[in-house]
Amino acid sequence: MDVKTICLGILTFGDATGYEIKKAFQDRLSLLYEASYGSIYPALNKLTTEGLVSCRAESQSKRPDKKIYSITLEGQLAFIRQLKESPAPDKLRSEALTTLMFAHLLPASYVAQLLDDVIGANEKIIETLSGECETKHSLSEKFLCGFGIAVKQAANQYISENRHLLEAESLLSDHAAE
Amino acid sequence: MDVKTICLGILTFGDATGYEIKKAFQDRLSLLYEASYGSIYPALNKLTTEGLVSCRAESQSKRPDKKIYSITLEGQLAFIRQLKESPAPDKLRSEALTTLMFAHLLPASYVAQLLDDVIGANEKIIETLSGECETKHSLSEKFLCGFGIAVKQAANQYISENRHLLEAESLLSDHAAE
DNA sequence: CTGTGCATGTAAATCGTTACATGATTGC
DNA sequence: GCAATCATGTAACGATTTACATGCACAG
Repeated sequence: MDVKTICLGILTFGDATGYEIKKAFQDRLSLLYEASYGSIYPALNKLTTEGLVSCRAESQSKRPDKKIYSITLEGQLAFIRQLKESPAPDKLRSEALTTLMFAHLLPASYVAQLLDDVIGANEKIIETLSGECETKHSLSEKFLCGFGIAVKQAANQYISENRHLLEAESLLSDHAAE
Repeated sequence: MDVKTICLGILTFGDATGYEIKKAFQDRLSLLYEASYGSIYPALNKLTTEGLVSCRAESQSKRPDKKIYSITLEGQLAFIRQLKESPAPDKLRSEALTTLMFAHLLPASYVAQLLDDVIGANEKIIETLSGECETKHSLSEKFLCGFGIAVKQAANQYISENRHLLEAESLLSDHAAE
């Protein structure tokens, strides 16, 4: 699933400009996906060429023309077709945890600090999501929001209970290179 | 953190061939990172050029020469320097959950099936990791393995308890396009 | 008067996967 | 006899980010 496909999906919620689609990525999908203008605008142009979205321009005084995109019937069909392809397996990318897989090279104090940072960052996300969760109107957004909270809480609990493994790994080796 | 950096890291565990590094990605990091030969071999070549690893060839009868890579002192310093850069935030990429954010376009039976599939896939991962966890020798590997289990278990529990939200979203809308 | 929000886009650079190319050995 | 393991690499392609380019309006 690439940016193009997801833009199409976002347009099933209603017409939007490229700018608004970017916000939708942040509001609805930031837990799973982020996209920059540099990928969204070209994606919308391609979709238009392919006839999967249509575009009407609205002129504004003293602003660039607003281009409002709508998904076409053909676009809806194409999107649903893509939704039904079996999804690729989930992937977690964590530079912090990757770093910690090399705890044997790092001083114990640094490992401890990193772990605290990870826990702190997760807590911040949990807080933010907890606030947002109630403001969400759709059930799927509530689901995703709750999912994020549940997973981050589990992560923090696990880290708190097992961080000694990494801290021990660091202490066991002498990292002369530090 | 790119493949090049992680190859360097893997070599801190001991000398290895490109082939063995690929296995190390699978054995040690598959939860966080995967890499193909198409990225590993060019990475090793670049690292050699940069003097961060050295390479000795071992000729084998009836096989291509084995190229055994070692990290140099300079490489160790460079790697630790990179470990100390503050890590990018974690990212979760889940096509299945992304698909489910569009439950309003899918028939309820399909949503239910997808949820079952996700739970099943997670269970399989939990099982695999549970087996592997004991065979791991290093503490950091045990940590990561346990982390995977904890997070996937939390995910499955959350999904089981809240799947009705997505199933309802699907039922609430009529998806004529199905 | 400064930063944030609105609004669009392009070009280069980065990073990686997939497919191709080759081929012997070992275990079932 | 067939699949998996060992072993290396390149080239084309794909996807996305980053940096650049522009500029007004409004709030604090």
